Amino acid sequence: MRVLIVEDDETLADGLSVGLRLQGFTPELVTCCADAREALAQGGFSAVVLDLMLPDGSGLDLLAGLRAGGDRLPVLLLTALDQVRDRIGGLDAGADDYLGKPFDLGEVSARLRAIIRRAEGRASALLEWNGLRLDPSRMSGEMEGRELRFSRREFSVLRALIETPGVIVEKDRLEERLYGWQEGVESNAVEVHVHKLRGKLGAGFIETVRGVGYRLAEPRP
Amino acid sequence: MRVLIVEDDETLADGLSVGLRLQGFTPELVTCCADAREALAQGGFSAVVLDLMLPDGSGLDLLAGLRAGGDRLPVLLLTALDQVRDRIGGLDAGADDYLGKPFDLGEVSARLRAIIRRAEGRASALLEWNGLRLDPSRMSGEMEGRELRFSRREFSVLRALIETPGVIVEKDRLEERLYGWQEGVESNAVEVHVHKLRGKLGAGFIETVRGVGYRLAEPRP
DNA sequence: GAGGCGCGATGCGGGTTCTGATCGTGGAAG
DNA sequence: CTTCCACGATCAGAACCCGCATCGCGCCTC
Repeated sequence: MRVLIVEDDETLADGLSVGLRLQGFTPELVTCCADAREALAQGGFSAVVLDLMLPDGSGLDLLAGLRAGGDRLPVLLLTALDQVRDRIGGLDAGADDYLGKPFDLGEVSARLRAIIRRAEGRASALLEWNGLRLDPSRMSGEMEGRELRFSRREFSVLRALIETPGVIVEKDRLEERLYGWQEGVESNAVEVHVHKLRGKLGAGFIETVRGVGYRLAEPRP
Repeated sequence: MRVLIVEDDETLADGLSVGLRLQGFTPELVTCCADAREALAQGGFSAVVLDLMLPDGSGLDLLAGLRAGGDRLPVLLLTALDQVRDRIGGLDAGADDYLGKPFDLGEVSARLRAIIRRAEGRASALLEWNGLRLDPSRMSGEMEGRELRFSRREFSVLRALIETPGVIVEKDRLEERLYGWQEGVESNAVEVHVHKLRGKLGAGFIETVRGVGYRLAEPRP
């Protein structure tokens, strides 16, 4: 997940960058509004971590410009200014969030995930592969005219697989998806869910790659 | 999009102003009816956010005057909680929607967008799904010819669901809707309201998605 | 003071998920 | 080709969590 970090304090920027990378994000770093605009214009980001105080202007202006242009990209604001936080506090937009310095890295990534998830719910893009269509906002799927229902865990696994169809997803990564990269399970829970999914999707839809993980099968020509 | 905010509480006005700017609006701020009339006379606004209690009169009078003059400008009414009941009749005086304090900024901008779209003729004023029609300005609904009345909380929940029919709304989200941005208290209030709603709408209208939230059921063919 | 509403608490019921055991299988080594 | 081992598949039960239906209390409105 690519995340744009807009932060001019070098120490902070480095910390954020390393921290977010450890959490599975792919951070990209810019240090001023101008560079940020340029990067955003290229697209491909899932979210922005934005400092308020920047050398060439306020992050608020950057954000306002973004919104005025109709861009709904999730934005996490970093602010050292308590009064600003107070002014805005509690009135923050549903899609965005604010964090006052100093902050803890765990919280940054947690909130990032939260706002990204929300934004995805808004977009409600259909995921599709090999005759299966998934609707994340409904946690349901459709295959050959039949509607498929999934439990939360089942859906998480399937979604992780269908986001990169055909690509192998390591079992560890799937576990992360389910349990949030903090505590793993000590059992074959993932396998169980895969098994249930196979029951619903038919054998052969999910392939096993021994010793590595799972992937969705390529369509039969 | 220029929006006129008529609000005398400074904290609130600031918050609104900053928040709406973040959402891509161009807010303008006045603190009393007189200034509001002056600003409106100049035109160029897409909507008005209007507080009821103002130093030099009620926002209702302002609104009435506006409508009497034939102005159809979309108006979003802000009301303190305890005023809702008293003043709700005034919504028939021409407000397009209302919002009780405390409110969440995301909701303010969402509703602003909605009433602006509506004014441009691109959306209907009524929320409708599967035989149920909701009238936000009356907090009432209609189903199979019967009129349904809802309490404020019930209506909030139902409205949140019907705004994205068929889509799962997380319970956290529903709680946010009920309590504003505050930390959700430990309670099953949402469940209770859903229960009451089911009593009025019939079982099966609202579906439970275990571990996630609720959604309105798809119409049965 | 009656009634409606909102909130919190409770116990029950049932789905979901985890766990551990066992069985099946692929693949490399011999 | 056979054997063996490690990993995955399958299964059933247990544990857990969640949601449901109530109830009572407090508050506000009538």
